[in-house]
Amino acid sequence: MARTSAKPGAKTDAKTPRERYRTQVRTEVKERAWEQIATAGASALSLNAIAKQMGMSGPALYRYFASRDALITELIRDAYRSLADTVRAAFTDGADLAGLAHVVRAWALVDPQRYFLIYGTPVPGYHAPEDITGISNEIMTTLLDASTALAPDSAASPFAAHLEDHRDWAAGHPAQGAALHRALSFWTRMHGVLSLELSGHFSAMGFDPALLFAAELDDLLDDLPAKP
Amino acid sequence: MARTSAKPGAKTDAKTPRERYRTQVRTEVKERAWEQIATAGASALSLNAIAKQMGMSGPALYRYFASRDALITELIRDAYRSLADTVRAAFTDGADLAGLAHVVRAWALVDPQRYFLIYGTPVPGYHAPEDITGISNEIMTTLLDASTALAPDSAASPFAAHLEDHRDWAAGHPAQGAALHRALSFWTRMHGVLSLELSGHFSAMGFDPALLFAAELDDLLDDLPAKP
DNA sequence: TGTACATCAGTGAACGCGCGTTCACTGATGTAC
DNA sequence: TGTACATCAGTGAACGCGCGTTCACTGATGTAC
Repeated sequence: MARTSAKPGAKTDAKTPRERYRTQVRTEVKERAWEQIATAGASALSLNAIAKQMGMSGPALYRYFASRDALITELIRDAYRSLADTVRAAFTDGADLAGLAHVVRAWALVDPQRYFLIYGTPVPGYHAPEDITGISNEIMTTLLDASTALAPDSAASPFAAHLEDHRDWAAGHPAQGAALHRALSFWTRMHGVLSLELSGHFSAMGFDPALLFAAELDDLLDDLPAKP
Repeated sequence: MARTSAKPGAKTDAKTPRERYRTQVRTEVKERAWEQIATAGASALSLNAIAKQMGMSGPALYRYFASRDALITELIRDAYRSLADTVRAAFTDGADLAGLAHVVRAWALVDPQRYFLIYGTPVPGYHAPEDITGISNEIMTTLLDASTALAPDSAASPFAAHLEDHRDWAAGHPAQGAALHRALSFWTRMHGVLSLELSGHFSAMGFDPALLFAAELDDLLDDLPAKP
């Protein structure tokens, strides 16, 4: 049972205790970071506060993250990754657009500030690294897959025609205009309800946000021909 | 042409030079604040920085605003006020729902961060003062007016029925279920598109956000019986 | 119109705070022979 | 198995910064008689 000694630079599945410890600390830092964000918002995130919470000194965290910005960027990436995996898994399990909608809503309700880290108020001047754009594309692809699976091209709207000519964002996906349109409507309608709900704008209004969410979705799907 | 000497506490339209100066400085502080918010986001707003920009010392601003939070709250109130006045004026001028939509979009595009100050990522724990809730109700009332003016009750959705029973937020407005539903859909759809557009999520996608906005609106209005 | 007083704008010094980040150093853990 | 060295985690002191806010004070502006 001798452990294979990992040469430096060699990629092995077997992790040394030190590597294990490293990822463990990094994970805990992120967990604390999410707690802070949930409590006081992303702009209040502080490395020193996290360190204190973990019982270590501030500079120690620089062994694990290059800077505060690097940590935040990684949190954003993780959030995207989690959402992309969630919708992809649901689609693979046979969910249709309506199924995806409820999966997304559940994902957002677990941690509203995580949702806002992706889709909330942008910080002027901040640009996400390219790999994050890639994950964002994965999400779009799943939406397009589900939109395409739902029904063949129906009466194309003028906007669908416009999308046929401006489909770079679809990253080579073969969806037709109507499906492109449907995916975008799906995205913006979900976001419209979810964002206002999570912001608390509905909380004093008395109606059930879940029903509004469902109604917006129904209206999107009702226009479609029935599934074969 | 003797100026009426204003007794302390008496409410007069004639403003003393000092009062004029006060409101002038307060206005300039707010303008600088908006510039800062547009440049670096609301969380970066700093009283000291504003003072420096105006060529005065930091503590001087405390003659005009009780605290940083007081200033921000006033900016939020002004933003709501401006939006409420804008939609109300448009409706009074004869705009229908579609007209309101374009007015709101134009208002948001002028200063995206102002829009986000109202509808963006909430700061956990912050609660707006009551008078702001009132202005928010004004906006909702105008939306309901426009929704009601559009058409009489059409085939009521299940959600419309739910709203008939949960209409406290309508603040006594006599709108029927279908109109209540329409107003909410209008709000959330507009917000869905606008919010993602202003966040820059569409900017690398290639299509025209204005067309998506219009398409979302059209789909909402197409289901309605034609105007008499 | 002139003088005495009250009001108010603005200053500069100061307090206390927490932040991100760097640096030289200690001590523990792992690696090579 | 034992020793010599390299790697790495974590510390404490320090730097420089900007923040919100308070306070005692000066000087200008307005008010009352």
